[in-house]
Amino acid sequence: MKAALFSFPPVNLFLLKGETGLREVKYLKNKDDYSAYINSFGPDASSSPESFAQEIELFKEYFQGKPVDFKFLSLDLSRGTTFQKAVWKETRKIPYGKTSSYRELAKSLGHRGYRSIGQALGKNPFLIIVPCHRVLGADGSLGGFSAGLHLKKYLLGLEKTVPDK
DNA sequence: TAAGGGTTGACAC
DNA sequence: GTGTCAACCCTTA
Repeated sequence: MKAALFSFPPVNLFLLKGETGLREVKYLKNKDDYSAYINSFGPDASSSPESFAQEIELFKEYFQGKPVDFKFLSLDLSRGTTFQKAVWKETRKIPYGKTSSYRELAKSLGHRGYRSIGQALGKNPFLIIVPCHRVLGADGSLGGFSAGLHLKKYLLGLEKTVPDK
């Protein structure tokens, strides 16, 4: 497995890639956490920024406020449950600059377990690529965000879709 | 098996 | 408008 750290202040992103595609995109509060985080994946994971040229290029544009489409990146969803994969897949369909709600997601999945949608999004290992920050509450409120609400706001700000509430 | 979670909608005030 | 509460259903311990 290959790992890399992408830093675009104030955001540090940890990227992890396996044989079949990206395995994780995670927000790191401190750059110093990077090596500790790689180590947590065992000896198989090594730092290899050069293998992420494509991803880093996309993130760079994204953080410059450009509408970037991450859809063609291949993701390794094997760590999620069937339900989580379905939620993540559905979330990926939300286009740049648009938002959806837990209810909308539930509807397209044929569910009424709104809370399990939120739970699945909370487990989302693909920050930004699976745009869980674009999922808001029914009344347009922010809802929650595993990496911190301030980051959710920041990302929505980049896309100019910050809700009023 | 029970508890809890990134919610929602209905109902009362 | 705001507060409370039950119902939703999946994951985790």
